[in-house]
Amino acid sequence: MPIPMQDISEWYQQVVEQAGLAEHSPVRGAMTIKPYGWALWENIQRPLDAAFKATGHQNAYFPLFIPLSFLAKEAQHVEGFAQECAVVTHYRIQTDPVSHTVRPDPTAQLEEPLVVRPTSETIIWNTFKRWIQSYRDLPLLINQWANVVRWEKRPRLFLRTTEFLWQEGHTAHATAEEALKEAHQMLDIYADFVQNYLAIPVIKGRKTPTERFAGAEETFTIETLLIDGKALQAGTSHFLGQNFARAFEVQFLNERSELEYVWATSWGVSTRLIGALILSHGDEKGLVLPPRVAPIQVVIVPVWRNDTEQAETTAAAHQLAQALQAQGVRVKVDDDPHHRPGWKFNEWELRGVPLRFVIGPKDLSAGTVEVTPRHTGQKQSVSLDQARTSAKEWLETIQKELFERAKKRIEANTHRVDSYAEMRTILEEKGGFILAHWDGTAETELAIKEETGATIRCIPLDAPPEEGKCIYTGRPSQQRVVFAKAY
RNA sequence: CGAGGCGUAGCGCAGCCCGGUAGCGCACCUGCUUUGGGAGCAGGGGGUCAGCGGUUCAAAUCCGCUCGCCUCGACCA
Repeated sequence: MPIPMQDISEWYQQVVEQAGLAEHSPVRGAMTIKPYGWALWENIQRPLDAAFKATGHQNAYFPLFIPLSFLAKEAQHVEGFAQECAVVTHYRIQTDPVSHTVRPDPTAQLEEPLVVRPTSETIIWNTFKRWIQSYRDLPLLINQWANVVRWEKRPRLFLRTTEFLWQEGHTAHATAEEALKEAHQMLDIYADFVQNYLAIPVIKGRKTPTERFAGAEETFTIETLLIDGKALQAGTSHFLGQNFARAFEVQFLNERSELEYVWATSWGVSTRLIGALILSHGDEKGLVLPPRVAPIQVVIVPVWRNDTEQAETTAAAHQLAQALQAQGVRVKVDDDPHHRPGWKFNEWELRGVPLRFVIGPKDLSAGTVEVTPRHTGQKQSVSLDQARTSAKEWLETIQKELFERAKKRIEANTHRVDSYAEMRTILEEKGGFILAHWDGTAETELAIKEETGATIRCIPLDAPPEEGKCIYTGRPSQQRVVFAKAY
């Protein structure tokens, strides 16, 4: 497997496939998520779902198919998604009598074509219209876990697939202030989750008008930097204003019996997070998973030379596993007799298991266990007792160290730049985040994009104001923004 | 959608130029020996050579078309 920096694309694909996360399906851009990848997704879903519910949101499910006319109701929205919609036009197939191939039955054409949802704002707001009458129905806080389809030009496993899994939250509020607060709250939930569970540092920010979600008044984002120096949007939260309420005529009576349009938000994270995970922590040996989301947190490998030793070390491994399991640790004993220890070490390293315990004949007689964290590879011999009592603590340490390591990497690749020439050099040579002044115009943004390939990833929320001159035009600027080449 | 590369066993590839019995490595199955960093030996199974059409006595190989995949761009969670 190549070293990540040399050929990231090749390395990435190999990790995804060989670690057993996912594989290509016969349909371009559509992937099969394998059990190990799915387990990872479940571990991402669980804490997020809990966080949504803890803040008063309820799960529901809306249909996959959206009448074509719905998309057209919000002008910017349809414009934004028109280029990448899958459309269902027929409801029956038939065998051609001449060629014997199966084809859509031309006599079974739908009256109105159905769009396979690229996102669900339209179908949901069509529904919210009936759910909302009074200020007492507000706020309406709904989330759904679903698949969506966007016919992307250039798919990439997890990072950009034609069909992908996500959650999309859709909320309705009585006031703009409340909706805006909701959008911020959800961005914070995403940032906390990504940093605390995936151990991926992010920058919270606003998108520029050019990069905004189609139909939003304000788009918030969490941006991270991957090991190849490219940026990735890891999650978004939109303040939709009254755009969808007006498009779908969703009004409520306020306390003074006046009719008002509701204020909306939508927010989502997707299976792209798995791509972010791989490209944040991976190394030349493969995947490196943070303990909190790793499907297997500890793998125990017994080693033996004969039948007696096999029985003894395997028994000891299972005994230790049970003790760990009782503490809530996700543990696996690899006692497969068909593979030798070296094979297993490589295999579990490739799959990113955070902690490996080895119990061999020498350990058995000494009462020890060999402990190796995946991210450092440093072997250490500890007492069996310590392995039992300290495993959870070690996992927490690994979780923190992975975050710190990623943070250092991103800091080392974040550059405060005041000259356009320097910015171009950095972008060409190594990539990374560029913190630079911008005059706030779309023209400048576009010119820089065309000349360098870099876009404004976000206008950071927590950056202090700073007087400066636009890196491109020299016009005055109040704050640095984050430029980078992105996925 | 533009430019380049590639489709041969589950995976990775050779064979194609110069048409004539479809091969190698890994994986898989059986047996024996092994087991602290991807084991060894012996035996074995597995293929509409991406698809369609053409040239030919004969096509993985030559010609045409179609489809798919990968990389780089423009578009995007």
